[in-house]
Amino acid sequence: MEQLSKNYIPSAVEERWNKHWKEKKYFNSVPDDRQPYTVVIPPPNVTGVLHMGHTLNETVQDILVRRARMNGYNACWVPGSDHASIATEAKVVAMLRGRGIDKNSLTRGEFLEYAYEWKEKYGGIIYSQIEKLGCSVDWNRVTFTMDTGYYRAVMKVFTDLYHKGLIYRGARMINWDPSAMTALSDEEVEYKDVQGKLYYIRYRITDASGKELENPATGEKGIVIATQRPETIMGDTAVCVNPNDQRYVHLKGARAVVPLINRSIPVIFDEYVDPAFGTGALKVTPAHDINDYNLGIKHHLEVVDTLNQDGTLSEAAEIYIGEDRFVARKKIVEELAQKGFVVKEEEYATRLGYSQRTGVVVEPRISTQWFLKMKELATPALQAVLNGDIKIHPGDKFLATYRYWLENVKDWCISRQLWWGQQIPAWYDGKGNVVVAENEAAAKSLYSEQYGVDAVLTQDEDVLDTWFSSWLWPMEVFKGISNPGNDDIGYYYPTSVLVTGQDIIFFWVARMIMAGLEYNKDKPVDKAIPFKDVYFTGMVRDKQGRKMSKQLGNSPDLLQLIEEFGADAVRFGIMIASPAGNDLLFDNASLEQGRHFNNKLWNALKLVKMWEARVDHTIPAADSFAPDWFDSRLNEVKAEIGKLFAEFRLSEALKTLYSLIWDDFCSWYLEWVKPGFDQPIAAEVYAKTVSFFTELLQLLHPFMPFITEEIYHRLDTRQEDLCVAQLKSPATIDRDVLLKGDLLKQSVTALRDIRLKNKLGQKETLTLYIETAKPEDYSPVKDILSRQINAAAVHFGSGTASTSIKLVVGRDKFYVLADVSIDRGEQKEQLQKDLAYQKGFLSAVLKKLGNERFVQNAKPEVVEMERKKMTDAEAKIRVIEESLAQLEE
RNA sequence: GGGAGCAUAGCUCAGCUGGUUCAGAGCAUCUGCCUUACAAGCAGAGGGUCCGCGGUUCGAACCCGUGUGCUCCCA
Repeated sequence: MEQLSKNYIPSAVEERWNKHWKEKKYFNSVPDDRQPYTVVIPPPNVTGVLHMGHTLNETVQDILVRRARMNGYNACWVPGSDHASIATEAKVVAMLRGRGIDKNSLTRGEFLEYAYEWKEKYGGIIYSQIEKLGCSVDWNRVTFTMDTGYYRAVMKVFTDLYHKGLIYRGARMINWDPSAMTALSDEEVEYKDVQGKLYYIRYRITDASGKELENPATGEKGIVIATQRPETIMGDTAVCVNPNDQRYVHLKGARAVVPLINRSIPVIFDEYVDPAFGTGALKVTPAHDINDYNLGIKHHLEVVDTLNQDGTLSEAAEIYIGEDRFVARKKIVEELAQKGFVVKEEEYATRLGYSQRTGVVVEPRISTQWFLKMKELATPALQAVLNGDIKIHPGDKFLATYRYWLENVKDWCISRQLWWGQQIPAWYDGKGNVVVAENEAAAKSLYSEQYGVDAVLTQDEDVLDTWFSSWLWPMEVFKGISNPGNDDIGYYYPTSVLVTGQDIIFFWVARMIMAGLEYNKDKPVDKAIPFKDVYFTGMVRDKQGRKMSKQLGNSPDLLQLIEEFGADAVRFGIMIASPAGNDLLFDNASLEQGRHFNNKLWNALKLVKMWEARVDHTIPAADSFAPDWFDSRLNEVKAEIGKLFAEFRLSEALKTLYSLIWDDFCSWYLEWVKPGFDQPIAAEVYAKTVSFFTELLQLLHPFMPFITEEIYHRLDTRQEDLCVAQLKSPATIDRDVLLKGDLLKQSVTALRDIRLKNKLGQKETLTLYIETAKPEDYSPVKDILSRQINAAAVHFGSGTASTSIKLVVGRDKFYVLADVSIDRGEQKEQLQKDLAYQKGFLSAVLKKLGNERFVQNAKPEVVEMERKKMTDAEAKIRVIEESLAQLEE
């Protein structure tokens, strides 16, 4: 027999099984007559490596997929990655800068070559991490959101939505990222509280002819406005006050003069202005503030855009041209102060929008962009969730959030001023005409059809928002858009469950539902939705509850963890600490727990293998109690786990299984069937033990695939591999055997306690007398009990000798005879403690039963239960009191 | 400013329909063991104002109200 190593060594095992599973093509799925179980991976960005959040997500998915595969489903898990246009382009630009290459010196094509080089490298890293973690994905189906076919699908959808009138192009106030120099969607802006400054600046006031005006009531000259952004004053095109504000009634028809550049602008009146805020006078800068923009439209104001794309001041600003917006702010404040325009400055708590991708302060900017109308798509997407066609887990915690967003959704800005992404399929003729078609040829023919002439057409320079491709993910990984009606999409769609982070509920989840419903309109809702269940995992934080981030350096490296602990331990550690839907505090301690669990399993294998040589077919399995008990216990837990899986309570399922294996199987069952030193083991008992162990490995496999597969093969000769072995459904449970097992455990524990407290060593034997009304509860376990407590003999009846140690187990009295001087004081104390507890308990029960209203109102079974509690407690008290009395003798 | 969630042992969390599977688990702590699978282990034990206050109820960790403290989302 091969010598088994002292401890389990994961590295030796994991690579071997990954290779074997791949060769056997277990995880490659093709449609057949089984029920499908489909999962599409939330495609990680090709910007870097997997972090702990991905690890949790991927582990959850693999657990669901592996279990489905073992439950008779045709499981298909599609891997892939996302091109992440802004994030990746930023990284590629930085990489090029590092090599001394300026993006602007490259053609679009040259740049894309570099970008694809990047994608190959980091996509490869991500895929190898997914594999190392043991994810049972179908590598034949790996998909990238910029694959040729996928690209075509995006073109098709854009064109379709355009012709349906859902996509339009127009100048709007959008969120501008001056670092990436692109538009962003509302969702890509993160707001943060910051301490800003409010500057009070006096503008001169004149009448229409240019003559300086003063306030007839106070004699005050000019008007003071409050602003957080003095660098935008050059873009001011009006000053606005509330028409009801008595301080400013004299300003009808007046004009204000913008300091430093001396531009004359009108004073306008609008109730939008809050007289209580600042000075009640507002500078209106339509190009740089969304509210001012709306005000500008209402009052037909000129728009002066004083900023360039990169956040520097433009020529329209007239001064400080080319200076960065924040540098310009400082200089302008200085100049204003110097020239006496600044009345005062005050600290001001405000909120600023930051780009989620580059971290810079977002600039509201008017810009011509492409938008997708959302209202029409949002309504059915909301209904699908409200009607329960799609269930959000856990427990609808995010339903309110989902609902609020969809009910208040704004049009989606889908164009980005980047190169990395799907280029917008719109072509222009130079005269302002535009045609939208899936490709250039189609555009040309559409143009000539529409305008009756040919023209030189140039394609829109911009690309689409990444989410405009990933919202098609559950369909297009099966070519459902580019080749609708194909066998795969018909079989695998809708997918079974989506596992993702709650942070992308709007970006991705809601939009996938919209796309699914829009492109499966011919089907009933339950076939049109992209998934039936959505399972949101929490965020992975560090031990102290902080978000994992690169700056803090508190995000561990996945490959390093796998190397140190093994993939199974990493999976175990992250799952055991992962309450459904809540954030989890990641700590290496739980990985250590996983590693210990590995060793426990490994050592159980060693023990059972030691017995293999001692199997004896001639001896009968005299005692079937232990196997009977474990059989029932196993089936009890199997049913429990099934229930937990149905509720997506995976962490609890793992805990339950962990305790079944460690406590019930290793600590109790194996000890109960363990043969004596050099003794044989009955063939039947051995066979059952191997079969139990096998089932345990099977149940655990989805959580810890490598070690379970390894032990499965070492335990016995196998025809098949564990990862495809089918789970047996729970069998019937013998409640009586389970109760007897509990009593046995309780008895053993009580006697171990007695040994410890009386300083009675393990090797010294004792004699036990059990005084019970129901000896039949003990007779089947008498031998096991005797062995576990190292008894010379176990008798029924009383052993009232004064030297006996008295204890109470359940409703029975135990007497222990042993060669030690007993500590009566300690015994008495323990018994009295028990007595006090039981008496307190009884009095609570009696109080209830004595309450007429309780007996009348409570359900009969509840009252019955209380009566049983009463008799139980009374019996226990009697036994304890007797024992105490005997101690006094 | 609007909304959602959370508060239970030293720590992380279970606790479903209100009632002995109601005060639990794991980790940590303490005590005793190198017992021939496992010291990365075995055996045993201690540990709680279920955030405060009020209410509903025969009965509240659980339901309602309120206060406090945290977290997240949205504007």
